[in-house]
Amino acid sequence: MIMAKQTVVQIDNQATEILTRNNLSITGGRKRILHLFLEQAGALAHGDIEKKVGEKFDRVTIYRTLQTFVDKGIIHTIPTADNSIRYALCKDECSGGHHHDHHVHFVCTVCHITYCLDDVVTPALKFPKGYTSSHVEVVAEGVCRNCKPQH
Amino acid sequence: MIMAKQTVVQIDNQATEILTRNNLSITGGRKRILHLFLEQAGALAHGDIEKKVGEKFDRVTIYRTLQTFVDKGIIHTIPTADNSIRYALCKDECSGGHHHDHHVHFVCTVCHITYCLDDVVTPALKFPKGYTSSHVEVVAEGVCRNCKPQH
DNA sequence: CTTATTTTGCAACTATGTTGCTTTTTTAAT
DNA sequence: ATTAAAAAAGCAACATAGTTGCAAAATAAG
Ligand SMILES: [Mn+2]
Ligand SMILES: [Mn+2]
Ligand SMILES: [Zn+2]
Ligand SMILES: [Zn+2]
Repeated sequence: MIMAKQTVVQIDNQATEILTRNNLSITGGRKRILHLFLEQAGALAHGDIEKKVGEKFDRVTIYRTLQTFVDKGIIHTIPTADNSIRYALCKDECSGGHHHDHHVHFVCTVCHITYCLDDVVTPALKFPKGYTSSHVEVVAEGVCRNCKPQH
Repeated sequence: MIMAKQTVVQIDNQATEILTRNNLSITGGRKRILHLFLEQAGALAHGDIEKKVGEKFDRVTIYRTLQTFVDKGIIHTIPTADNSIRYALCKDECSGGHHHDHHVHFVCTVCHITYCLDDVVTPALKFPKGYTSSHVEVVAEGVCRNCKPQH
């Protein structure tokens, strides 16, 4: 499925639509941060966002915006081995803090981009007697499609 | 397999033996921190260790000791959703920074203990074309054996 | 346009982690 | 046991990450 690159106006409309749908006030900061997620493929860390919009918006605003988006189910967090939380857009099915993110995440060791592998489903696991699991996170590390060495 | 609770002397000998085997100088701090891992089941965060031995040893020493242990393959790190690295003892097969920790980790949402489920093996995954994975981390969340509600 | 509500910025603070350098401890050789 | 070399620990200073309270500004609703 090849998707045409969206125009700036389309992305802006999409950002506004997401905010409206989630009953959030439409503000410059929220739209700007949503743009970042809509414009590119990988996940973003707080630091990435701060580097890009930090002069325009306060650190605290970025933290609060990300938390709001997580609460609303607009984005989800991805735990990584290097102990820095990444955030990525949720698919439409997510709602109100209750995410249905049963997909695997992939961190490229070359370009350091974190991908949502939406088609790789979190496998079912058999736990020892007495352990009841409510959620499983899978994070794979390796080399991504773009960084794969050419033969 | 029921294991008898070890005496303090036995734990101390074990700590010394681990340090010797890994060509590490035997120091009070390293033995003390190893004791903490040997004495109890779950994983430890830097903060946990600092609370227990922080008055006796400097924060920096704890950081450096943990890093040394990771480098030597004595302990391994466990990524968690709350963005705080936990450390747990490696099984004997691990060596020199090259861990063979293909087991699943379990974080209890009640007691917040992190367990190494040594018998639950990391499942094999089929990745999309172009992605090559070198390592997969699985962290499950739920209620542990001890916190399971009694019927 | 006006008012109530929400969001933002700012300051201050806590927590976490790192680095350079000096002193102390440990190890190994005499 | 002494001693010299090597390693570890402590200290200070710094960097990054994240939180909270409150006042000012922006947004939404009427
Ligand atoms: Mn994802
Ligand atoms: Mn483990
Ligand atoms: Zn890559
Ligand atoms: Zn528990």
